[in-house]
Amino acid sequence: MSLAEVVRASGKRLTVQRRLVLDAVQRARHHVTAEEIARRVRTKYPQIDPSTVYRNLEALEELGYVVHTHLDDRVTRWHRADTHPHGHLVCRVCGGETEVRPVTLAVMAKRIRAEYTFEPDLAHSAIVGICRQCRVVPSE
Amino acid sequence: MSLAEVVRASGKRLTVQRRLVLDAVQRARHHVTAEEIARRVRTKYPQIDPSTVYRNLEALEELGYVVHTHLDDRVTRWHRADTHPHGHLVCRVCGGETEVRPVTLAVMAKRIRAEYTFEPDLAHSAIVGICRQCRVVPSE
DNA sequence: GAGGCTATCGCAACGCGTCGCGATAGCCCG
DNA sequence: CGGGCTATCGCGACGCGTTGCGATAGCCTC
Repeated sequence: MSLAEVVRASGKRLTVQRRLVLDAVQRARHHVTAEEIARRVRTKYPQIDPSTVYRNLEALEELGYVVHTHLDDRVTRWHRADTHPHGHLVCRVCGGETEVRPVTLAVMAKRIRAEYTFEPDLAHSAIVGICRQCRVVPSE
Repeated sequence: MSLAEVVRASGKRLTVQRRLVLDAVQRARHHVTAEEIARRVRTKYPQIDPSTVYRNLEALEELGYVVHTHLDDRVTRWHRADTHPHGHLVCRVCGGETEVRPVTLAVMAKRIRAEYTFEPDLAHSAIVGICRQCRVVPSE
């Protein structure tokens, strides 16, 4: 099904703004913030309102085109849904980010599924903690 | 060391507001929001400002007295640091919460440690996903 | 107990994100 | 193609949380 068909089949509408928001997410290299998306869209459609961006991201997520994740405690980040799934380790000291291979997530997910009959989305939120470099406290 | 000693040893000060914020978190049954803490404090100290509550929660977390976690995507929740550590499963459909036993977290943490030399805090953010009840889509 | 240093306070403003509202514009049907 | 239904839009207001600033008050020293 084409984008137009998927959108209409869900009872939603394919507006100019919606098309531009999706386009901005798909063109982005990695996880982008809503503000970055808004800036991109504004180059072609200057009058777009931030709330419109948020509402469209939400709608596009419902339709399965985009996904949001939480890396640090602050800003929400968005990316296209058709990339390979992976998790994130974020160091609470230095802020460094490391990708977690899908295999690792799969093993962890299996355990949660077996023990709690719960299907986890381990890529949704980053796992915070302390990285190798920050682990040993340097003596002053 | 007493609270007063710990606070002063860190170069911080033990203000009335700080004492009341800590007291509110310690008296709370479970995970409470900053707003709930503010309301509690206000019964004894009506003029306290929300920003003072946030800054004190941050200071008390640095000192190891309180901890914050993220259950849903929205509000931050706080609890005393000396409770038994556990994780949370949150269903993205019904919002239901389930506790994750420390053993499960420990096994998952061990894997992350071994593979990435990263010390994860798996209790910091809830694991979102889909619970048993919401898993099967009812045929309409 | 008084004086001085400065952490902390209350306040105001801001940032990210959500929500309610009247106006606009997709989409469907004849 | 024109008319009607209503999803979506832009706008303004709000909520949670952070930040900068001048005033206040812990804490230390004498």
